[in-house]
Amino acid sequence: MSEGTMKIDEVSKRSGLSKRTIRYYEEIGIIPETLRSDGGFRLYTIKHIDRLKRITMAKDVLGLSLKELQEFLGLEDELENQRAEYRKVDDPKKRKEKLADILKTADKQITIIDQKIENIHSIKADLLDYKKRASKLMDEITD
Amino acid sequence: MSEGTMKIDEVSKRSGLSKRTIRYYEEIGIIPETLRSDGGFRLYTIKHIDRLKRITMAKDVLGLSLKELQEFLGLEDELENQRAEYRKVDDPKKRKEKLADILKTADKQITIIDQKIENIHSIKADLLDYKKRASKLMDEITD
DNA sequence: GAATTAGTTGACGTTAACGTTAATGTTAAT
DNA sequence: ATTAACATTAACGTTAACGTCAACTAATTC
Repeated sequence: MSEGTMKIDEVSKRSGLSKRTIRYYEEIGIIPETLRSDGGFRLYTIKHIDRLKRITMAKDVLGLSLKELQEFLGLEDELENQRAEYRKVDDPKKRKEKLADILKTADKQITIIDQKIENIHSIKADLLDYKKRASKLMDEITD
Repeated sequence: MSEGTMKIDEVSKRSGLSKRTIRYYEEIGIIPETLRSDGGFRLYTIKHIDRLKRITMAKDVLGLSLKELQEFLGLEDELENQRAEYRKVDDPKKRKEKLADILKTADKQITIIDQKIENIHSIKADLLDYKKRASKLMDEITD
């Protein structure tokens, strides 16, 4: 077994996702295909776990479908693609366009997130109000 | 038609939910059964629209299933139950218990929400980081 | 009062996001 | 070299949250 790699069972335990879910995410392209052992076992690194955790968090917090998550996660991948080796290959114009695109997408996402933050605070305000009202009602009892 | 009431089509338009969805929410108890016209048409008030909008927001922002939403919405209902007429009916001890329960539930929800707020900010931070990196890459091009 | 238009229930259809099982192959440990 | 423990694909099952008819009734408009 190569150094620093693990099989799906450990990834499952460490990420909190079921093995089925991990394979499913690969199947629909949310995580890239991994390396395989000679026998065909999927081999993962710590980076995979990291990604899975972030996926779970984003899904949970943003309430996104996996399809919507793709776009979100795509940003990360695109940025990765713009590194090192790629820098010299592509022509500057195309690269600039792509980066502008990344910026635009990021801005779009940030706008959506800001909206959600606003909404979530309004929901919290409601809860705090409930508490206040409940407290007041309690006080009235001991009259 | 009674004053200030509307039929499902208008509610659908004003809430942004489909008629099917509105009936479905009633079916599974997310909204209470409404008054009916003599012929059996559902009659809604502005309060229903308000509730539906808040349901949509909470669902959207918190990423809750409808079942999970029930508990959340239950708070509102319980509090409503603790008003006016009910105050004299129930005995103080029971009422106090119930109110304490409401407070406890509210606190629980607030904790969850705070956690989500934290996570969502961390996601936003990631996005801002992507932007920074993309900007930097762009600057490097015009060298 | 006839024809639209909008509402009702009932039931079956759909999609996403996995769970579960079966048949089969791989690794690790004895 | 066997076994036990874990992996793979394939395929069918499940659940939530609706969409979409169909058959029928009520309300509105001309």
